[in-house]
Amino acid sequence: MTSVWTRQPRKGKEPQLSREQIVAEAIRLLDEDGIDSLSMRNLGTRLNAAATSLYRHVANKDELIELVADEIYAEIRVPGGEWRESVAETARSVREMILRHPWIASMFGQIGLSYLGPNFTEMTERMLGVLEDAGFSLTEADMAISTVIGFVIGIASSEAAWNTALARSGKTEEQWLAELHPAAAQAVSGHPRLQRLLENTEPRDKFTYGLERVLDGVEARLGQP
Amino acid sequence: MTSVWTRQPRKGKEPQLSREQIVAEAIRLLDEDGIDSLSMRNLGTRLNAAATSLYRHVANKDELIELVADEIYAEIRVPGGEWRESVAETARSVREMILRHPWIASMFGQIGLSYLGPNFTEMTERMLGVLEDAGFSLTEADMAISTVIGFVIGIASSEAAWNTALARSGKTEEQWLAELHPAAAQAVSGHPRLQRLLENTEPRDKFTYGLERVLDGVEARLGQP
DNA sequence: CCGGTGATGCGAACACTGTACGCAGACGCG
DNA sequence: CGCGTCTGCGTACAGTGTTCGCATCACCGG
Repeated sequence: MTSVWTRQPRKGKEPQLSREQIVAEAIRLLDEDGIDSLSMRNLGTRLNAAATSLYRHVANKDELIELVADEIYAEIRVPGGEWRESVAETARSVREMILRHPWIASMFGQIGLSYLGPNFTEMTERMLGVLEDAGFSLTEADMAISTVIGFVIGIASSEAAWNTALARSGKTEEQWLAELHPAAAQAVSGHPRLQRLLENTEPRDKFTYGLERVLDGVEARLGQP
Repeated sequence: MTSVWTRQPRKGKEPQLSREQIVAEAIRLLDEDGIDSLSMRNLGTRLNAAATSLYRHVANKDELIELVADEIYAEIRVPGGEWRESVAETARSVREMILRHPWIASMFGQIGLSYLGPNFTEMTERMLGVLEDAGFSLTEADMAISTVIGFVIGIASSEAAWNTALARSGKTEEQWLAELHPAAAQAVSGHPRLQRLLENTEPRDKFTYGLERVLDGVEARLGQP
């Protein structure tokens, strides 16, 4: 089959294939080319391998996605110290992670939060510690974390989706907004408040505003049973 | 080509094809068989049509998805009246919508909130009204809505993802949990707080807990500028 | 009534996708 | 040396979104 000439040039050449390497390259591919470009053949090519070779290290594409997700969860930092600042910093960190890897937004609906991955469990454990030290019961700490993280995921996914659409369009944000303006204007016609909102161009940082509200709400529970 | 016999049996037969009909059938297909089963050929079959016929009424699959999303946004109810109860009811309504159509969770990352669809704009306009009447400025009302809706989307997507995985497994929840238990136990080993949490089986309603916290945080802003 | 026009459905085709299978070569151990 | 296990890969299959050109229809002006 394969000619004798093209035989075994790949001896110690490169690191061959390993699960870690595959996951790392998948993340690079996702960051550079977006989620639609993640195919086994594509990924294989970048690793100088055939698509089917990947299956020796990864059960299937879904498993690869779970691995990829947990891998980027490692970027989340949970500082210690005073609880409110610690949780706020974690929240910012999660948001930044999502904006750095916007394709993760498309995966939340499939994998939820991939509760069993080591990096995610590690993060949760640390946050639980911070809140318990602050005086929350364990179950309340758990619910508080879900509240904050739920908020962050919801908001940041929205931002990420916008960024992805923008990037795919290939235009600058101003250009893109300008082109969308007629459609937007027509969409809000008959909705006076949305109309006012569309015209009002003062910057609004929904994330930090919302985060403060959520933390206020959680903080109010501190005295209670 | 086509034999003379199979000619024109489709005169007044059925409503032919229309955009509304396609969208409605797509939702039915998604609810019954899940997001992986949504293919143009599949959808066409259910409408007694060929896959390619759908393209006369819908530009492409992405557009179909946007239409489908906005269509189910119509299920969200925004009651009037006292602001806090109104917003809470809207939040519950959004959550129920997501749990009724769990596949929508997989779409948020792609389409964001599909800001331009008529049903979504309608819902936003009404919520803005409720909050403005309560004394919030327009821009603050906007940010408050994003906070609440962001939270709901984040939490409910997580729930939806779990439900989808459960449904796909075809087992009962107890059975599924039992099978997962070894893996879960191993995942939390070395994490004492998660371990305690895993053993503690008292029911926790993260959604209503979190919703109250978020609303508390928003409410605290009412006196301020 | 006739001819033309625009809308609609569809079969075939193309470039891709995830993945099952079986073979070929490399490596470690007796 | 021989053997078994591991790893990469070529092939193949069923399925995907979408384009294109053709056939058919409803309608409308002359």
